[in-house]
Amino acid sequence: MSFLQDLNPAQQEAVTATEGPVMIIAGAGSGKTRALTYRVAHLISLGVRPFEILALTFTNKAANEMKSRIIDLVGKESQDVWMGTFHSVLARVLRVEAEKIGFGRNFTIYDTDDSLSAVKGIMSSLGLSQQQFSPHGIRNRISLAKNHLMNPREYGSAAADLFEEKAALVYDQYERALRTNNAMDFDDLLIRPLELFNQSPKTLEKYQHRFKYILVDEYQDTNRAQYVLIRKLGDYHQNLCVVGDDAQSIYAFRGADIRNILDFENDYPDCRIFRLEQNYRSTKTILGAADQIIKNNRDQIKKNLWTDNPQGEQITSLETEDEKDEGYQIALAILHESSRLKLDLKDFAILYRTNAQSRSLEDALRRNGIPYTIVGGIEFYKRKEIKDVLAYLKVIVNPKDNESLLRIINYPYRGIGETTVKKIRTSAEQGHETIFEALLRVDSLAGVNERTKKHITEFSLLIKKYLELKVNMSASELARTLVDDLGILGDLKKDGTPEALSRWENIQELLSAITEFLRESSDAPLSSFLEEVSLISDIDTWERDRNAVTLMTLHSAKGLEFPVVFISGLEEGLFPLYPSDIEHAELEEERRLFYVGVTRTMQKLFLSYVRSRIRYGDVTFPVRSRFVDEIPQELISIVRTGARRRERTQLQSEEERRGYGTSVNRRKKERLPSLEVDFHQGNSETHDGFEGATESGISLKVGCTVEHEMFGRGRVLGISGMGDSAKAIVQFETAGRKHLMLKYANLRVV
DNA sequence: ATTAGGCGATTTTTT
DNA sequence: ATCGCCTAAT
Repeated sequence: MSFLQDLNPAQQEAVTATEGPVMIIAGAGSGKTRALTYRVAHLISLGVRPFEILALTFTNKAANEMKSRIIDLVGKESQDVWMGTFHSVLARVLRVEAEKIGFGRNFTIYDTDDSLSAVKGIMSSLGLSQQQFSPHGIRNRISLAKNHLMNPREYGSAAADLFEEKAALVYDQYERALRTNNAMDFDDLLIRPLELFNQSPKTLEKYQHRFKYILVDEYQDTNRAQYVLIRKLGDYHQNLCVVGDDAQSIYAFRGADIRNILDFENDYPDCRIFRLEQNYRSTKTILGAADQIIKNNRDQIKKNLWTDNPQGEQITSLETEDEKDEGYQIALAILHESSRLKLDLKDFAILYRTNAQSRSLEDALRRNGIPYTIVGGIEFYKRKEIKDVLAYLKVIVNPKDNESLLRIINYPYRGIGETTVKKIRTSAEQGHETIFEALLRVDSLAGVNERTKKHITEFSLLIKKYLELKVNMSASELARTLVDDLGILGDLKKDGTPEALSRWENIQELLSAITEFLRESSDAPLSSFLEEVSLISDIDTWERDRNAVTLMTLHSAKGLEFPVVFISGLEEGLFPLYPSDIEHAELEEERRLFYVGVTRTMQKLFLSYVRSRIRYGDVTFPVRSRFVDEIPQELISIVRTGARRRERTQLQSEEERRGYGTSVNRRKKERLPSLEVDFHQGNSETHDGFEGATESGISLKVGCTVEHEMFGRGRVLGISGMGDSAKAIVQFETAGRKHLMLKYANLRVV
């Protein structure tokens, strides 16, 4: 086939070895995704029917991208390939088969929050003190137990201390609760299919026969449950192809088992192993550094990554004063490098270990007028108002879903208080029925006064009404009617505070999202929208093409590449991140994470660390990360900034005004020479041609479009004042006309 | 029923 | 340092 010519010999071999178990060890940047994509395309061109192929990826985004590339190669019919994350593909299977294991096909998917509140509910009905036993910790134990395929009984008998004993107790109840709620958590999406296959060998056989070819991406990050699933599903045809790189295993913390890749040869003695060792992504410098870094890890598969690419530039290490200086230096470097290397802003990525680090970086970018997108952080679908509306929809799809029902029973306020809820819960528990069923029998509730009973009846009538409506109404129509009915939008608008306004917008956005979803996948039921929402991840919503610097965690960056990469916060304790003492295995995982970060780089890598950083509200003076020193000296040069001439940025003075900062901070700041002039000169250079540059570091002129955190987008109608007292009049698209103090408004030029 | 105050988590990374 | 949740007090 002609398209195979796009591949190098090693890739071709890996792609054409279609039969039998195959493991592809693919180094960073060696065209792993390409190999997978072409393998699927190749299979189809050989006459394999698309729906006989199962391809499991790590993110939905990866799946979608791969799919569209396959369609380009072999045509449209290939959209029938079963491709997606483990979770989404298995959810799809469960939607069909759930009844065989005692669930309804309309089961709800619980996210971590939902499952946490279920745990809390159970703890309080068991009378377990939430102070003595953290619900969070209990939930984690349960999740871990599930990932190791231990049921409550097994977990209970292996319990090593009081905490685990209690956790086992909760675990048992939790499983029952999920079953009565007709709900599954993330772990269940992997485990329930196993239960299904054990209970119904025929069903297993069906899928075993259907999936003639199975491909698994990022195999190094699969956990025990995923491993068992793959083994089972592939058992009949044995055409299993796993692709991975042990050096990039970074999810052990959530149960990923690196042994899955290390032991593949033992599991499949007749397997063939291919190695992709030519790197197409990075310069020799980058690759050399990465190689030296990973050599410090003991456990790994030997491989020899090489490249034909040029030597490239040295790595630059930035030692900066503190996190603000760090952000500033990175911003400067971006401006400098983008003009020097003729790059777009979308060619830059700033990576960090923890989400908390993004704030100072964002501030610096904003101050310098550099557009950015951030992956992760506060997710849209996790916001309260969104979760509230979604909870209504979930109940309408699955009235057994107690968690969602409890969430909305008194929202908006309808006079059903905590005490009443408690009574309802007890009544439901005693009658072995769901809460919704208990609500319908409101008359038999003891100790509830008539007025409250009336409120309850009104509520259950409301739900009943929508249960009927959903039969004939389109999902988007239903959602709109519901929101209207509840009067949420009106309430928020009346409230008038910026927070309420932003919530109002969010709900509107949710409604549009539902409409949009239904238009794309015609006549899909509401439940499939809810499923999509539950399984969406941060990286899935990232717009690659937007011309802006990308900020994200190192974990999110896996699988991506950028011409210029900054890895920030390279300090002992932060990266590698460790609590007090770090175990060897954990340190190795941190190092692999660093390796992943370094190998995202195509041309030029910057590493940064600070001399002082505020963490947990305290000033700390960290030590440079050992990882920096693992890079050979000839590949790296160190630049120190801010030692004498620390810039006083606007943010600091803002913080002072608001009275933030420890006394240590304040004293320190007072001693600092004010070098605002320097800073602002440097700053204004980047804004040539703009009018009304203000001290807050934002440059506005009349007529430009800006974005406000609360009010959304708007047009600048006028600017007045200087420095701290600078004001702008902005006409917002949704929020009307506002007079804003630039110093506080945090306007972003769009 | 509402509010103030306190306490713990957050600051690991995600489906 | 800040947030959000929980509890206790009014």
